[in-house]
Amino acid sequence: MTPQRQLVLDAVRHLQHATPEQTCQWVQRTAPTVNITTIYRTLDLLEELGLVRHTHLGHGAPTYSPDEHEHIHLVCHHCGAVETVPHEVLDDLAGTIRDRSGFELDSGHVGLSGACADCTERRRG
Amino acid sequence: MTPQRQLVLDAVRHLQHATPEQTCQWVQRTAPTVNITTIYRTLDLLEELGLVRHTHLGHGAPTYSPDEHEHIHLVCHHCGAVETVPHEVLDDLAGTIRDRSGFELDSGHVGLSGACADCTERRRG
DNA sequence: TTAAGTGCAAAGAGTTTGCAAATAA
DNA sequence: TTATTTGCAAACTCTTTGCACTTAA
Repeated sequence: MTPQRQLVLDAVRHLQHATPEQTCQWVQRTAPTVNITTIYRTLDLLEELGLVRHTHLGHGAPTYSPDEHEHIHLVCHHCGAVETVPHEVLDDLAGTIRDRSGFELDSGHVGLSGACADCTERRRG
Repeated sequence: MTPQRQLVLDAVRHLQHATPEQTCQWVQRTAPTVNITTIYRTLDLLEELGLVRHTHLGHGAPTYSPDEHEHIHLVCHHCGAVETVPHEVLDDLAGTIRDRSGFELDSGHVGLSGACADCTERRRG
């Protein structure tokens, strides 16, 4: 575990849902010469080690979180707001899908897309 | 509706799940000078008109389908295989989420991630 | 004293933008 | 004509790769 790697892990734990770019900025406050390439490589490594996980929240860069931090993300495709719900709400669905085809859902890996309450309201007028 | 736009719509209807790049290649068989920029602009337009929709199936480019063609995509993050299940399997979940927070799920917009039966099997040994 | 890790530059995929030329209303 | 649409080049975001240099076992 090099200093750079420790800093990346600290950043992910501190920031929650940080993109590689955001992680880099945080790390560079302490160690300004750390390169974005190292961030990418280290995030991959930490993921293989099971210390962090990544989630695709929408069209942009993925976000990295500590491994413990697992829940479902609801991403509004009008305003971009992100809400979270406990991952247990997907247990029934995961069971249904497993029974149908043997597919094992990784429920936290992608954010679910839709319209948040505010935007739904606004569109109704 | 210009010839280019008609060709893009034909391509989406013919290909199903085509990326902008694939759509472009198909269109260029008939009209070789059509530019990828026009494909992107036309796909956006056709989506606003409600004739096509797009789905994020994974890390790469989104795929476009005719509007009628709606189902849930299950994307294996080991081998990349894509299965489909009827979108009704998400009705209960959509209801739960709506009741909890007023969020309206757009169930087909993102592919769900996980491990397909074959890869799950293989990993068990 | 060799293997592993790092920084830098460059390249790659996917996408958007500015602008002038072409086309349609 | 006047507005719209197109093609092209360039830029932009996000990510990966090659390679020389540095650090750690």
